[in-house]
Amino acid sequence: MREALLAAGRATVQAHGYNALSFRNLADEVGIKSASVHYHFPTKGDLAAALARRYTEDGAAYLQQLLATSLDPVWCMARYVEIYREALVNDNRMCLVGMMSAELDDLPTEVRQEVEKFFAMNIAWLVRVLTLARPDADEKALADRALAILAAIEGAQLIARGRQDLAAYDRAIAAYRVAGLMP
Amino acid sequence: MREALLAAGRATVQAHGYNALSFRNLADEVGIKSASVHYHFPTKGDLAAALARRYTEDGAAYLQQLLATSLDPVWCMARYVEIYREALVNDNRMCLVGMMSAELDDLPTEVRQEVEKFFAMNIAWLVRVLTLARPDADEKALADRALAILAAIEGAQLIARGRQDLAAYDRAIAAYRVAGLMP
DNA sequence: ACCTGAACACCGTTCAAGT
DNA sequence: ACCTGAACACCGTTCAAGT
Repeated sequence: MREALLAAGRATVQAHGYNALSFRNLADEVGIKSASVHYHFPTKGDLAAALARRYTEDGAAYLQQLLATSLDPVWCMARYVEIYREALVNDNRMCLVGMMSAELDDLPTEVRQEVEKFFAMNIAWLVRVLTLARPDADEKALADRALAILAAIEGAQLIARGRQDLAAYDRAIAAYRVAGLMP
Repeated sequence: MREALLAAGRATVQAHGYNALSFRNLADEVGIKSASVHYHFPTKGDLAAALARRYTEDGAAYLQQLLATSLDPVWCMARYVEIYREALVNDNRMCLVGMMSAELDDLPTEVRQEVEKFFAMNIAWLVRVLTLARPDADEKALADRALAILAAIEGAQLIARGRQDLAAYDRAIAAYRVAGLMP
């Protein structure tokens, strides 16, 4: 039941955001009453924090697997931008944490901490990939570049979603490559 | 009164989003009853569409003024990134339309149209600025580059907001320049 | 022209009660 | 251990009524 709630909750947040996440709708989706959802997740903040934590865990596992498959930075980056593209393909959804970033002011502190952890995990992975491309590069410069790449990809996803135009995502990513922002 | 509602509504959406926009809170802020807000804006969608339209109008007027002041692309881009930076400085707020893009699935069609218009207006202005830097460049390449710059800036704002870290915005923008993404 | 109170079906949260 | 119904103060929307 807990897993069913997490699955339904993730889909809802990626499509409609934290504020649109409803205990009543969620309960209907999994076939229990809204008061019962509070048994598994006492507050909406607990649920959202669990969603973000699981999202980061799943993402970290997948990214680790990528680097275990190949140490080619171009290939790894291509797989990385595909992750964010898939969310758009999948019913114009957004990165769960990107969505929560927009709604940050409405999030309890425990959820904000998970938002921070997701970004830190992604940046650490991007630094590893960038290091493969430029092993001699300055550590701080790579960290800034990793942050910029993450921000640029999240932004491309946000704009493509706002315009309901998947091609806009592809064009933005292509322009990033042309400019030399990412491998 | 209409203007007071638009001002209060803009601040709320930039801080909390469309879903958190409440007729009752808005009414309290301007000193009327919630039912009276519906006299000025029949539905929440009408209010949101008016907010986005006004936001685009104000932005267009400011950007036009920039180009009337100087035709230096580096100076114009520096002023442009400052706009998005100011939103963060101002209580960690976000671009009103970037916020709405995240919440797109919850927006009525009339609001989505205004979201589209805002992006089109920004891209058109960026193409003009890029043309000043590279007058001989391919039209389509400039349009893609303009889209990429807009997306990258929106993303930098989103990530900086999510991390509650203004310096992250500055680092991302600096990295965009180092990579050669923007003038 | 502009505002109001009351009603409606929603929301998260709490709690005593069920199995 | 897990679920429920009922209550509370919220939400957008509608409408008849006021000035």
